[in-house]
Amino acid sequence: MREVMNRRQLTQLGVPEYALVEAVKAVSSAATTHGMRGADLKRQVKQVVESPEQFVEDVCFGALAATLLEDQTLPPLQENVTYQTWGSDIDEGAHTQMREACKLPNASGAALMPDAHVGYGLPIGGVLATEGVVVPYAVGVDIACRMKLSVLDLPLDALESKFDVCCRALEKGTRFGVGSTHQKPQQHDVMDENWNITKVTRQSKDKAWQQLGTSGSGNHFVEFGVLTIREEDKTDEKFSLPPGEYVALLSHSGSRGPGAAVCSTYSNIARTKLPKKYEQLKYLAWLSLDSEEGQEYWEAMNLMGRYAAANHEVIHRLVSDLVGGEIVAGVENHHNFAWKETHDGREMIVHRKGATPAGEGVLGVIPGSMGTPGFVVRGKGNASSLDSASHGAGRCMSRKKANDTFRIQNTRQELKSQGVHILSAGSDEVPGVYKDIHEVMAAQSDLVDIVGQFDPKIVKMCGDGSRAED
DNA sequence: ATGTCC
Repeated sequence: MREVMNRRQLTQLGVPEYALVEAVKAVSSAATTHGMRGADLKRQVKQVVESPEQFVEDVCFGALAATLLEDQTLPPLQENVTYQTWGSDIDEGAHTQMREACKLPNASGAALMPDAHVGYGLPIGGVLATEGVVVPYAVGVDIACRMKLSVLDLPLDALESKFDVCCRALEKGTRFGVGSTHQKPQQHDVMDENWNITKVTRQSKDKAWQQLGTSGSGNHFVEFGVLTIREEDKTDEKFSLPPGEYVALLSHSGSRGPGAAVCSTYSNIARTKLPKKYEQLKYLAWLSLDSEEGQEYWEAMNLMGRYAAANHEVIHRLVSDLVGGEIVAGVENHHNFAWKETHDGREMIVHRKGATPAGEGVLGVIPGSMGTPGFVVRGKGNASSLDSASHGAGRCMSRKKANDTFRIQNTRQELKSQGVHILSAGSDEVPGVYKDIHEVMAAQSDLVDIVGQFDPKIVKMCGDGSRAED
């Protein structure tokens, strides 16, 4: 059936986008019921938009009036929140997503890191501060995805003299792949916590136990490498190693299946509750921290934070035991998480989705790639970045294009001559798919100081296909 | 990134 009035005409009459569906129904109904057409119909629509309270009982325009009334009381999209960007070569899609995020009614600040690229809702490398609400997709699917570096008491030549032991430790100490589990469930205090705080965490507890100490897929890894502290690096009292070279273990993993379940559960709830007025922000749907669902998400997110930390702890315990080394120093941080912080004297929820906390004196780890260095960093507390830095080099090639362009077998040969041994990895994770980490670090020299450099030597990642290993 | 799968 031909529309009595199209969306463009209705928009010209002042109907907001979120009410267009109801408006189309209303004019169609008025045309059918009252034979209303042309100028009369336009005048009627204008009146409903101007004074919806007078039309709540109207047979044809009641639903439109109710939609307008319900959403009139809600705060408007914001136009005044802006964000600073670090680095260059950031795709326009990430900027588009960031501009949309700044429109959130409760947004209070934002920043874009130099490794930014398009994500779901908020870009990876996006920082978003809000007041009173939490945005599940501004935390991300892999809640509490994080880095952990441990310095071991092994002599530097152990990576060569005990090469086979090191390889075996990485192969046996963790598991890779979607759905991967440890054959023998591992122990950690986090499993004694109360997982009944929400339905989804209660239902995920068994899976969490099976996946404790696993690494998943994608860009996750566990690797041995050499940590170099140079004379000119900034020393830090919390990480006070004398200049020199050390054997270190670096891992990148998160909250695995349970975190993904928490994210999907609460982002779906948030989206269902989102008023039509904010339809354009559906992938950034939020939950009030005063609501039951918001509090549940907050509690579940924090449990996933402790679970992800435990996951790394188990990996490091198993791998260091297998290689026969003691952990003598370490650094770790979440880079997909939300924190309650005070900025400009106001309490805010700061979401960092692929961004490293970089408050003044805060230590963190920013990895490069399997063939390029990562860095132990110390935050400078730059207020315009909301105390944040990048969480890596940032992809510069999509996974699909990377899989069409590179073969991990070729990269393995190339890296071997550079002294890097790849046990397994996906073709979409080779160094060429990432930006130059040195340029990315240079672009954020006002956000972090470099405390040490980590050069990968033996790398274990999920192989092509991302299926769980046997 | 994940697997509670459409």
